[in-house]
Amino acid sequence: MPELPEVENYARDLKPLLVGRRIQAVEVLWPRTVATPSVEAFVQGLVGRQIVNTDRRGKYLLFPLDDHRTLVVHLRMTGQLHLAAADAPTDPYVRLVLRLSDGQRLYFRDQRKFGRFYLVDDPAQVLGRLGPEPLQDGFTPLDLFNAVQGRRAPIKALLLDQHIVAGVGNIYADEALFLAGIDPRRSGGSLTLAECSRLHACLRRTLAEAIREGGSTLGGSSLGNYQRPLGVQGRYQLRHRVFRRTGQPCPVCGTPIQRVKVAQRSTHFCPRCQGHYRVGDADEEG
DNA sequence: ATAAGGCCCTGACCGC
DNA sequence: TGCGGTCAGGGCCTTA
Repeated sequence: MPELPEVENYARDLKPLLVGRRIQAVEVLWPRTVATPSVEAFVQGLVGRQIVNTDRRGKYLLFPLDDHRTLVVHLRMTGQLHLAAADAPTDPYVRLVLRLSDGQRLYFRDQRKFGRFYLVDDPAQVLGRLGPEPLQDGFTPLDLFNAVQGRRAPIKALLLDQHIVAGVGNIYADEALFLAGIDPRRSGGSLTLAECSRLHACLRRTLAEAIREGGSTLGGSSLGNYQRPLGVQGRYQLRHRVFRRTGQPCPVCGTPIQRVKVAQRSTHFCPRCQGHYRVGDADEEG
């Protein structure tokens, strides 16, 4: 499932492959992939346009065009973008194809059909009230503290809330909470400023490491798993400390990793390292 | 405003 | 072998 690091890798990898290319034709194989405008207007709006940049905001990919409109893409759970020659073998999971001026095609594969494309005048139409970018200077420990103050929802759920911070999904929420030594089930409002500072630092560290490692590819190369545009897999899954490591020893203390449900999401944590109390914290919860 | 639950989707997996 | 039920979950929508 592509989160911030995977989407960032897409934006970086696609830049030299797409910038300057013109879209010659668009094939929409699963109409609901196009969120806005209508499929007809989407195709007409893209044909003939040149892609002038590739960017990312949260988990959204942004492709600014030469007419100052923007193609926005969200991969959701199983969406993949890959670039291949026109004669690539047919694939039943391809939902949308951009034919490019250099003869290459950008294929959007999406097993579960959750991914969405938007063609808009202003990306803000799609991005709405997305929270701050976690790796940018504008996002401070105090911002995180203020955002979770007074909230009863578990801190894990708040990290997944894109209004609080943009781009964090299930993998990196679990990994960051582990590094910060915070129990994912604790209410946001129970976190001290010191804990929020630690979480802020650990979140950044996790995301930056994952970007460097090319993101996380779960379950090998099988259907619907993240791959980079030329088919390369990520490496960060090899560094996961808790995510999908239920029953395996904690890399710090050896205690078996536990799996629980938090906010309807499977959640992995070390019951010892992420206990309710840590020296130095004025923890309000029992 | 917040929190919780349903919905969209399909393939893998489990138990009988 | 076959089949029904369950799970996975991001974002958006509805409900309290």
